[in-house]
Amino acid sequence: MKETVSELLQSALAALQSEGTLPADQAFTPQVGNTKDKSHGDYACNIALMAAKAAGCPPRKLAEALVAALPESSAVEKVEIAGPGFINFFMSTASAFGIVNTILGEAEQFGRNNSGKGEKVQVEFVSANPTGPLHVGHGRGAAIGDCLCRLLEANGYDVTREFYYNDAGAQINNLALSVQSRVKGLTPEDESWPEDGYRGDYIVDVANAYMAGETVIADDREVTAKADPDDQDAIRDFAVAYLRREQDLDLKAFGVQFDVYFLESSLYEDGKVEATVERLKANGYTYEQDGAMWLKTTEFGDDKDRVMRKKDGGYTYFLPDVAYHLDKWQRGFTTVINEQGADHHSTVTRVRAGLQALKADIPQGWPDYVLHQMVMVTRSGQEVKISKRAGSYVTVRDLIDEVGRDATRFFLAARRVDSQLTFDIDLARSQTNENPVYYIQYAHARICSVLRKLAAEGVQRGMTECVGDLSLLTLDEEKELANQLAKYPELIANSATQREPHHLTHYLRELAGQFHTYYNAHKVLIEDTALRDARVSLYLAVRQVIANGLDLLGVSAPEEM
RNA sequence: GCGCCCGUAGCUCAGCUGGAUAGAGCAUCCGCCUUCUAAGCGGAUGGUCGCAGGUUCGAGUCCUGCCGGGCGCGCCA
Repeated sequence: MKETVSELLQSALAALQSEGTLPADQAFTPQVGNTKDKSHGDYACNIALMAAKAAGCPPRKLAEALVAALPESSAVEKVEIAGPGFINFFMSTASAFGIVNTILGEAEQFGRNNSGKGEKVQVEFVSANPTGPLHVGHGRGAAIGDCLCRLLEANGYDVTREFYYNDAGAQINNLALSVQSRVKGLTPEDESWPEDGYRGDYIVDVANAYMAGETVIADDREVTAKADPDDQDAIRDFAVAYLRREQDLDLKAFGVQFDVYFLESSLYEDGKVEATVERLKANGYTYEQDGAMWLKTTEFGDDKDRVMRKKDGGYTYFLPDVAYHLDKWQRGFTTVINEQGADHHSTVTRVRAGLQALKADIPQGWPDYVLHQMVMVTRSGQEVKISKRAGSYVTVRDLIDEVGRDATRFFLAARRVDSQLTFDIDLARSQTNENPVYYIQYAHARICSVLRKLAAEGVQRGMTECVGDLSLLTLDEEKELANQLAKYPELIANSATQREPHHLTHYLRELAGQFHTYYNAHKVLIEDTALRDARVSLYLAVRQVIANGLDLLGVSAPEEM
């Protein structure tokens, strides 16, 4: 519909160019926008304002010329010029409802497109080290990352969900030590408790399971405990598997499934870290100073050079990170999106700089990053600090158990990634009746209920069956609903392109609101069966779009509530 | 001190890439179930878009400088 208007305008612009009103050597692309006020019609275009200068005449005058040059179209009822020179398009009622037929015809495919053409895209998200249960920040990352994946898939991309973690190194040694201390009966209050040891109770669970000789199976590993209190390697292997499994279970409960688990340690084993070092050296971007090896990241926009090999011979985290991203590139992912907490934002410049120093023909801005701001958790009006190291933090599991998966996912994906999120546990817990997700789900359930009612009256309607004469739909509410439905495909495209899943939640809230208004104002199961059938078709189209949208959010669409 | 992000109704947040009179939800107040789900609907109240300049036909949106908040500035990851 919007495309129709855009095409009409383009031909009008071309006409004005050929007759000399507009310079022929400039390109004019009309931006067709949705209107906020229906007195402004269905679509509006500001091209006359934009091009007035080039035309050398007042915007309104240019608008008049454009309108005069518009080709005839049955879809357009009337065109008005308003304000400083906006061109407002009022679409014919009949054309507005074509979308209902389209939606029911395409069903769960409606809104999807193939603009990605099967291009491989990798989204890396969550990427938590197995040192404890997932916290709320990981939850936000999981909700945003997975929704982004679903959006990209809806746009025809071939998406790989990847989880990167480390099963070696300082954090993991600390984990092993902590578990071992618990095995030996120590508590964090004891003097011999390891400095910076993990104090959380989950360490006790790991210790008990280890001593009980349990076998744990995670998505990417399986370990049977040796139950030997002195075998630190065995404790480490077991603890990693145990916590990985716990994270897997949490993610599964959250509705997130990864395709690839990538181990930082594998980069060492496969020689990829060493190869990266050699390549950086060969390219002349390294130097020795103070017993360490540095990388000249300042040559690629960083504000200071970074140590890549420490005095003790070990590498800093960022070197395997560069090796890891080279590996991603070599796996053929021309688009990679890293979804991370904004507390890691300093790595962005660094990793990109490292990749440029490799001279591997990797584009400068590669990879993409989506950084979500911090999640602040409050309980009883007090801030609960999110920190693994503190040993006390709110987990994803807590939220799922307390407010449910649907509400948690919706809530964590509903805000712009740039803005901080206050997750009030008390509010969230008491939110079961006022959470926006229920409002949307309720609209879906209501439509299903109407269908059941209809079936009880002996009228069977398929969920995607377009029956009835849509031209009988003449109410303002009906036309507005149809217009809202028609915006859905564009929303799916834009949300993916801009990597902004939160638009989806707002769209669905709006659609559900319009539906509830319509539902309350006008009965659908009426004696006039022709009108009834047409209205049910509109209902079904609304249901379909809500179902499709909720699916992209990873939220269920219940048939009754 | 430097870098990134944020500042919009009492609270939580949108604002479609610069458009028309700045919008929702919660909260508060007033109404609506003789039957399709009241987890709903209608109405009212509520604004110096942090402040000050600038850019232009037009700024919540872009630029500069302040103020306030968060995060990061490690040979930790």
